[in-house]
Amino acid sequence: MEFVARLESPFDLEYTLESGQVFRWEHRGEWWYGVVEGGVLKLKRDGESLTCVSSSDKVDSRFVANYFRLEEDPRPILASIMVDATMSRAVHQFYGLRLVRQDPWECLASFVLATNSNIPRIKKMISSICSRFGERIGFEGATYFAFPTPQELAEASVGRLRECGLGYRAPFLKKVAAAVQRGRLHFGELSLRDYEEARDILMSSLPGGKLLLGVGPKVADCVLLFSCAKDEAFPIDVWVARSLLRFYPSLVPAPLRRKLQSSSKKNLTRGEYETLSLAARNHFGRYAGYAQQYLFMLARSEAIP
DNA sequence: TAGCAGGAAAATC
DNA sequence: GATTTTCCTGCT
Repeated sequence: MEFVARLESPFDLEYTLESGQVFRWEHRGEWWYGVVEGGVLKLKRDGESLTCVSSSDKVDSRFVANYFRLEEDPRPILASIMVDATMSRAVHQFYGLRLVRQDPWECLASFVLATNSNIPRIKKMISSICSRFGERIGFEGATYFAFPTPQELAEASVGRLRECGLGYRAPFLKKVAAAVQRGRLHFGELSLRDYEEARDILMSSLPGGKLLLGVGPKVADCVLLFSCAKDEAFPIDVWVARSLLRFYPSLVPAPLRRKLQSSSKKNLTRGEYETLSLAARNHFGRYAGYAQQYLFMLARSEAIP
Protein backbone atom coordinates (compact mmCIF):
# COMPACT_ATOMS: atom_id res chain seq x y z
CA MET A 1 0.00 0.00 0.00
CA GLU A 2 1.08 3.54 -0.66
CA PHE A 3 0.34 6.58 1.44
CA VAL A 4 1.65 9.97 2.41
CA ALA A 5 2.55 11.30 5.85
CA ARG A 6 2.41 15.02 6.35
CA LEU A 7 5.42 16.61 8.01
CA GLU A 8 4.50 19.60 10.11
CA SER A 9 7.75 19.98 12.01
CA PRO A 10 11.48 19.59 11.34
CA PHE A 11 12.36 16.08 10.21
CA ASP A 12 15.54 14.76 8.60
CA LEU A 13 15.35 11.14 7.46
CA GLU A 14 19.08 10.59 7.11
CA TYR A 15 20.04 12.00 10.50
CA THR A 16 17.22 10.10 12.17
CA LEU A 17 17.88 6.74 10.56
CA GLU A 18 21.69 6.95 10.70
CA SER A 19 22.05 8.10 14.29
CA GLY A 20 22.50 4.68 15.85
CA GLN A 21 18.98 4.35 17.20
CA VAL A 22 17.91 1.85 14.58
CA PHE A 23 19.98 -0.62 12.60
CA ARG A 24 17.71 -1.94 9.89
CA TRP A 25 17.39 0.97 7.47
CA GLU A 26 19.20 1.19 4.19
CA HIS A 27 19.53 4.06 1.74
CA ARG A 28 19.13 2.88 -1.87
CA GLY A 29 18.62 5.40 -4.62
CA GLU A 30 16.12 7.96 -3.48
CA TRP A 31 14.40 5.61 -1.02
CA TRP A 32 15.06 4.43 2.50
CA TYR A 33 14.17 0.76 2.99
CA GLY A 34 13.40 -0.73 6.38
CA VAL A 35 11.61 -3.65 7.98
CA VAL A 36 9.17 -2.73 10.73
CA GLU A 37 6.32 -4.65 12.35
CA GLY A 38 7.01 -7.62 10.12
CA GLY A 39 6.57 -5.55 6.97
CA VAL A 40 8.84 -3.78 4.52
CA LEU A 41 8.54 0.00 4.44
CA LYS A 42 10.20 2.34 1.99
CA LEU A 43 10.27 6.08 2.47
CA LYS A 44 11.10 9.15 0.48
CA ARG A 45 11.04 12.79 1.42
CA ASP A 46 8.90 14.93 -0.89
CA GLY A 47 8.90 18.53 0.26
CA GLU A 48 6.69 18.78 3.30
CA SER A 49 5.57 15.19 3.22
CA LEU A 50 6.86 11.66 3.40
CA THR A 51 5.95 9.26 0.61
CA CYS A 52 5.55 5.75 2.00
CA VAL A 53 5.17 2.34 0.38
CA SER A 54 4.67 -0.67 2.61
CA SER A 55 4.21 -4.39 2.13
CA SER A 56 1.79 -4.75 5.01
CA ASP A 57 -1.58 -3.27 5.86
CA LYS A 58 -0.38 -3.00 9.45
CA VAL A 59 2.25 -0.50 8.42
CA ASP A 60 0.04 2.46 7.59
CA SER A 61 0.14 6.21 8.06
CA ARG A 62 -0.78 5.84 11.72
CA PHE A 63 2.11 3.46 12.24
CA VAL A 64 4.57 5.80 10.52
CA ALA A 65 3.38 8.79 12.55
CA ASN A 66 3.83 6.78 15.75
CA TYR A 67 7.22 5.35 14.72
CA PHE A 68 8.71 8.75 13.92
CA ARG A 69 6.73 10.54 16.63
CA LEU A 70 5.37 12.94 14.03
CA GLU A 71 2.55 14.06 16.29
CA GLU A 72 5.09 15.86 18.46
CA ASP A 73 6.70 19.16 17.62
CA PRO A 74 10.40 18.88 18.53
CA ARG A 75 11.01 22.63 18.34
CA PRO A 76 10.11 23.45 21.95
CA ILE A 77 12.13 20.42 23.06
CA LEU A 78 15.19 21.52 21.11
CA ALA A 79 14.83 25.03 22.46
CA SER A 80 14.81 23.60 25.98
CA ILE A 81 18.06 21.64 25.58
CA MET A 82 20.00 24.46 23.91
CA VAL A 83 21.29 25.69 27.24
CA ASP A 84 24.85 26.26 26.03
CA ALA A 85 26.87 27.02 22.90
CA THR A 86 27.88 23.42 22.22
CA MET A 87 24.33 22.11 22.23
CA SER A 88 23.15 25.01 20.08
CA ARG A 89 25.82 24.12 17.57
CA ALA A 90 24.92 20.42 17.62
CA VAL A 91 21.21 21.11 17.20
CA HIS A 92 21.83 23.41 14.27
CA GLN A 93 24.26 21.02 12.64
CA PHE A 94 21.88 18.07 12.84
CA TYR A 95 18.60 19.91 12.67
CA GLY A 96 15.75 17.52 11.98
CA LEU A 97 17.26 14.56 13.86
CA ARG A 98 14.43 13.04 15.85
CA LEU A 99 14.05 10.25 18.34
CA VAL A 100 12.01 7.31 17.11
CA ARG A 101 9.58 4.98 18.84
CA GLN A 102 10.67 1.58 17.63
CA ASP A 103 9.56 -1.86 18.76
CA PRO A 104 10.93 -2.37 22.31
CA TRP A 105 11.75 -6.03 21.82
CA GLU A 106 13.79 -5.32 18.70
CA CYS A 107 15.46 -2.41 20.46
CA LEU A 108 16.35 -4.47 23.52
CA ALA A 109 17.74 -7.34 21.45
CA SER A 110 19.71 -4.93 19.24
CA PHE A 111 21.43 -3.21 22.13
CA VAL A 112 22.21 -6.47 23.90
CA LEU A 113 24.19 -7.25 20.75
CA ALA A 114 25.82 -3.80 20.71
CA THR A 115 28.24 -4.45 23.57
CA ASN A 116 31.89 -4.15 22.54
CA SER A 117 30.84 -3.62 18.96
CA ASN A 118 30.48 -0.92 16.34
CA ILE A 119 27.62 0.16 14.15
CA PRO A 120 28.58 -1.68 10.92
CA ARG A 121 29.06 -4.82 12.91
CA ILE A 122 25.83 -4.44 14.88
CA LYS A 123 24.00 -4.11 11.57
CA LYS A 124 25.67 -7.23 10.28
CA MET A 125 24.80 -9.29 13.37
CA ILE A 126 21.18 -8.16 13.27
CA SER A 127 20.87 -8.77 9.56
CA SER A 128 22.28 -12.24 10.11
CA ILE A 129 19.85 -13.26 12.85
CA CYS A 130 16.95 -11.86 10.84
CA SER A 131 17.75 -13.87 7.73
CA ARG A 132 18.34 -17.00 9.79
CA PHE A 133 15.47 -16.82 12.26
CA GLY A 134 13.04 -14.19 10.98
CA GLU A 135 10.00 -14.60 8.79
CA ARG A 136 10.56 -14.20 5.08
CA ILE A 137 8.90 -11.23 3.41
CA GLY A 138 8.63 -10.64 -0.32
CA PHE A 139 8.47 -7.06 -1.56
CA GLU A 140 8.91 -5.68 -5.06
CA GLY A 141 10.51 -8.92 -6.20
CA ALA A 142 13.13 -8.95 -3.46
CA THR A 143 13.33 -10.92 -0.22
CA TYR A 144 13.42 -9.32 3.22
CA PHE A 145 13.26 -10.77 6.71
CA ALA A 146 11.31 -9.71 9.76
CA PHE A 147 13.08 -9.26 13.06
CA PRO A 148 12.81 -12.62 14.85
CA THR A 149 10.18 -12.92 17.57
CA PRO A 150 11.27 -13.60 21.17
CA GLN A 151 10.03 -17.16 20.72
CA GLU A 152 12.07 -17.70 17.57
CA LEU A 153 15.26 -16.60 19.33
CA ALA A 154 14.45 -18.37 22.59
CA GLU A 155 14.09 -21.62 20.66
CA ALA A 156 17.31 -21.12 18.71
CA SER A 157 20.35 -22.96 20.00
CA VAL A 158 23.29 -20.93 21.26
CA GLY A 159 25.41 -22.64 18.65
CA ARG A 160 23.17 -21.49 15.81
CA LEU A 161 23.14 -17.98 17.25
CA ARG A 162 26.91 -18.00 17.40
CA GLU A 163 26.98 -18.84 13.72
CA CYS A 164 25.58 -15.35 13.17
CA GLY A 165 28.84 -13.90 14.51
CA LEU A 166 27.40 -12.99 17.90
CA GLY A 167 30.23 -14.50 19.94
CA TYR A 168 29.74 -14.23 23.70
CA ARG A 169 26.55 -12.23 23.08
CA ALA A 170 24.72 -15.35 21.87
CA PRO A 171 23.78 -16.80 25.29
CA PHE A 172 22.80 -13.33 26.55
CA LEU A 173 20.47 -12.81 23.60
CA LYS A 174 18.90 -16.22 24.09
CA LYS A 175 18.32 -15.57 27.80
CA VAL A 176 16.73 -12.19 27.15
CA ALA A 177 14.54 -13.68 24.43
CA ALA A 178 13.40 -16.44 26.79
CA ALA A 179 12.58 -13.94 29.54
CA VAL A 180 10.45 -11.90 27.17
CA GLN A 181 8.84 -14.94 25.64
CA ARG A 182 7.89 -16.29 29.06
CA GLY A 183 6.27 -13.01 29.97
CA ARG A 184 8.82 -12.09 32.62
CA LEU A 185 9.16 -8.70 31.01
CA HIS A 186 6.15 -6.76 29.75
CA PHE A 187 7.07 -3.93 27.45
CA GLY A 188 3.60 -2.44 27.71
CA GLU A 189 4.25 -1.83 31.38
CA LEU A 190 7.45 0.10 30.72
CA SER A 191 5.56 2.84 28.90
CA LEU A 192 3.11 3.19 31.78
CA ARG A 193 5.80 3.57 34.44
CA ASP A 194 7.93 6.63 34.92
CA TYR A 195 11.56 6.61 33.86
CA GLU A 196 13.09 5.45 37.14
CA GLU A 197 10.59 2.65 37.66
CA ALA A 198 10.82 1.47 34.06
CA ARG A 199 14.60 1.43 34.39
CA ASP A 200 14.43 -0.66 37.55
CA ILE A 201 12.13 -3.13 35.83
CA LEU A 202 14.48 -3.47 32.86
CA MET A 203 17.66 -3.69 34.91
CA SER A 204 16.67 -6.44 37.25
CA SER A 205 13.96 -5.64 39.69
CA LEU A 206 11.63 -8.02 37.96
CA PRO A 207 8.89 -9.46 40.19
CA GLY A 208 11.03 -12.44 41.11
CA GLY A 209 14.12 -10.28 41.57
CA LYS A 210 15.74 -12.18 38.74
CA LEU A 211 17.90 -10.07 36.51
CA LEU A 212 17.92 -9.89 32.79
CA LEU A 213 21.43 -10.91 31.82
CA GLY A 214 23.05 -8.50 29.46
CA VAL A 215 20.95 -5.51 30.43
CA GLY A 216 22.89 -2.87 32.31
CA PRO A 217 22.20 0.88 32.59
CA LYS A 218 23.37 1.70 29.07
CA VAL A 219 21.15 -0.88 27.38
CA ALA A 220 18.21 0.01 29.64
CA ASP A 221 18.55 3.71 28.80
CA CYS A 222 18.69 2.95 25.07
CA VAL A 223 15.51 0.89 25.23
CA LEU A 224 13.69 3.55 27.25
CA LEU A 225 14.80 6.38 24.98
CA PHE A 226 14.50 4.75 21.56
CA SER A 227 11.36 2.68 22.08
CA CYS A 228 9.45 4.01 25.10
CA ALA A 229 9.81 7.77 24.60
CA LYS A 230 11.39 8.26 28.03
CA ASP A 231 13.08 11.44 26.88
CA GLU A 232 15.00 12.05 30.09
CA ALA A 233 17.03 8.86 29.60
CA PHE A 234 20.66 9.70 28.84
CA PRO A 235 22.54 6.64 27.57
CA ILE A 236 26.31 7.06 27.73
CA ASP A 237 28.39 5.17 25.21
CA VAL A 238 32.06 5.81 24.43
CA TRP A 239 31.23 8.64 22.01
CA VAL A 240 28.96 10.46 24.41
CA ALA A 241 31.48 9.96 27.21
CA ARG A 242 34.18 11.56 25.07
CA SER A 243 31.79 14.34 24.13
CA LEU A 244 31.06 15.10 27.77
CA LEU A 245 34.76 15.07 28.58
CA ARG A 246 35.56 17.45 25.73
CA PHE A 247 32.65 19.85 25.86
CA TYR A 248 31.31 19.48 29.39
CA PRO A 249 34.33 18.83 31.64
CA SER A 250 32.60 20.51 34.55
CA LEU A 251 29.94 17.77 34.50
CA VAL A 252 32.60 15.09 34.87
CA PRO A 253 33.94 14.50 38.40
CA ALA A 254 37.68 15.22 38.57
CA PRO A 255 38.82 11.65 39.32
CA LEU A 256 36.82 10.30 36.41
CA ARG A 257 38.13 13.09 34.22
CA ARG A 258 41.68 12.06 35.00
CA LYS A 259 40.90 8.41 34.42
CA LEU A 260 39.31 9.05 31.03
CA GLN A 261 42.15 11.30 29.93
CA SER A 262 45.11 9.29 31.07
CA SER A 263 44.62 5.56 30.73
CA SER A 264 43.18 3.88 27.71
CA LYS A 265 40.59 2.11 29.84
CA LYS A 266 37.62 4.32 29.33
CA ASN A 267 34.76 2.05 30.20
CA LEU A 268 32.67 3.45 33.01
CA THR A 269 31.91 1.60 36.21
CA ARG A 270 28.30 1.36 37.27
CA GLY A 271 28.71 4.21 39.76
CA GLU A 272 30.52 6.44 37.29
CA TYR A 273 27.80 5.88 34.72
CA GLU A 274 25.04 6.83 37.15
CA THR A 275 26.87 9.93 38.33
CA LEU A 276 27.56 11.17 34.79
CA SER A 277 24.08 10.36 33.53
CA LEU A 278 22.49 12.19 36.45
CA ALA A 279 24.74 15.22 35.94
CA ALA A 280 23.75 15.34 32.28
CA ARG A 281 20.06 15.05 33.09
CA ASN A 282 20.40 17.90 35.57
CA HIS A 283 22.18 20.02 33.00
CA PHE A 284 19.92 19.44 29.98
CA GLY A 285 16.60 18.94 31.72
CA ARG A 286 13.71 16.57 31.11
CA TYR A 287 14.58 16.13 27.42
CA ALA A 288 18.20 15.19 28.07
CA GLY A 289 17.79 12.20 25.77
CA TYR A 290 17.53 14.50 22.77
CA ALA A 291 20.70 16.27 23.88
CA GLN A 292 22.40 12.88 24.15
CA GLN A 293 21.46 12.00 20.58
CA TYR A 294 22.78 15.28 19.20
CA LEU A 295 25.98 14.87 21.24
CA PHE A 296 26.44 11.38 19.82
CA MET A 297 26.19 12.76 16.28
CA LEU A 298 28.51 15.64 17.06
CA ALA A 299 31.15 13.35 18.57
CA ARG A 300 31.07 10.97 15.63
CA SER A 301 31.14 13.70 13.01
CA GLU A 302 34.19 15.28 14.60
CA ALA A 303 35.85 11.96 15.47
CA ILE A 304 36.84 13.21 18.88
CA PRO A 305 40.05 11.45 19.99
C1' DT B 1 35.77 -0.92 43.91
C1' DA B 2 38.84 -2.65 40.64
C1' DG B 3 40.09 -5.78 37.28
C1' DC B 4 39.05 -8.85 33.89
C1' DA B 5 36.95 -11.98 30.25
C1' DG B 6 34.24 -12.26 26.45
C1' DG B 7 34.76 -12.65 20.53
C1' DA B 8 34.79 -10.81 16.09
C1' DA B 9 34.91 -7.14 12.94
C1' DA B 10 36.10 -2.37 11.99
C1' DA B 11 39.32 1.22 12.49
C1' DT B 12 43.86 2.50 12.92
C1' DC B 13 48.61 2.20 12.83
C1' DG C 1 49.62 -7.23 8.58
C1' DA C 2 49.51 -6.42 13.43
C1' DT C 3 47.32 -3.85 16.91
C1' DT C 4 43.75 -1.25 18.89
C1' DT C 5 39.09 -0.10 19.33
C1' DT C 6 34.43 -1.05 19.36
C1' DC C 7 27.04 2.69 21.43
C1' DC C 8 29.21 -3.06 27.78
C1' DT C 9 27.92 -6.42 31.29
C1' DG C 10 28.77 -9.93 34.68
C1' DC C 11 31.76 -12.15 37.60
C1' DT C 12 35.42 -12.59 40.94
